[in-house]
Amino acid sequence: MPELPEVETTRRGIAPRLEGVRVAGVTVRDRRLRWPVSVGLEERLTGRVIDSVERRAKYLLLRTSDGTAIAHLGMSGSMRFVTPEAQPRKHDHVEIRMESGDILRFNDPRRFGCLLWTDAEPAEHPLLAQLGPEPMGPEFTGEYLRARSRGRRVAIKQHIMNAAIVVGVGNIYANESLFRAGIHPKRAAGRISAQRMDRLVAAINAVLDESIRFGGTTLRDFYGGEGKPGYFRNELRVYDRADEPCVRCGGTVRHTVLGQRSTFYCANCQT
DNA sequence: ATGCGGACCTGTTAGC
DNA sequence: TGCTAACAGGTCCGCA
Repeated sequence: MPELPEVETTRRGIAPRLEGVRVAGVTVRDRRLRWPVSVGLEERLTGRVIDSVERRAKYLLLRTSDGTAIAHLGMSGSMRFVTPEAQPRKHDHVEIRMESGDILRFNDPRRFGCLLWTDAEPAEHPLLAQLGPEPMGPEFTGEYLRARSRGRRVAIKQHIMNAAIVVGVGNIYANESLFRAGIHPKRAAGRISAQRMDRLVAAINAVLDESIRFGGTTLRDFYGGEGKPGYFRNELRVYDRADEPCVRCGGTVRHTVLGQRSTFYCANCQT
């Protein structure tokens, strides 16, 4: 499910009911996520006020005065508020109960997500320490991307999906951004002009920004913290549109596989 | 240093 | 209708 817009949608959905509220209790029903849920996380979180709910890359950070819970939704994770009488559903691995009465459940069928505790500044956590800049932040410019691409023969699509280069660009939005920028997904990263890199950075920003405003992309099972699906799916121009006409030139959208990921593009518009 | 393939999981869908 | 295989929004790790 979640790429950056979906994680941001989740953050915005859950933050208002968590921030400034004390945790009444935490239940871990299944610790087996991508990494086991941190031992002692329940005790560390319980009784603490969640000062802020932040996002770094696709990680959600629940900050308290004594440490931070780091969550990742992986491929199929979601966080939703439930009513007290709602029985835990299949794959509801963790439940966080607030003193306000709100109950947040973390559900993740494929268990590629994680929920970890760190006493230190989360930016220093091994999972976050090596991450590149935020795609919608000031550091991510065409000039930056061009500098990081110099001499690289890797396909541009894989390059922008590399979290060491820039975070938060997943498969859907990599496809969409390259279409908007008119760049072929297989083009070598080091063989793209400065001008086109500017276009690409602008396209990534536009696509992510638009998707956040639409509440993310629901392909099948994404729902934000408020339980609503994302409507950006209707705005997708190439993703999952193999053999359909290109919205720009009327040609046929192609499908291929690149780095084991589904890739969609228009061979006429993208060079 | 870079680049590739495999690994971790379950659920849904396409195809026979 | 039922079984099986392929595929899915992420990303870490080990090896060449």
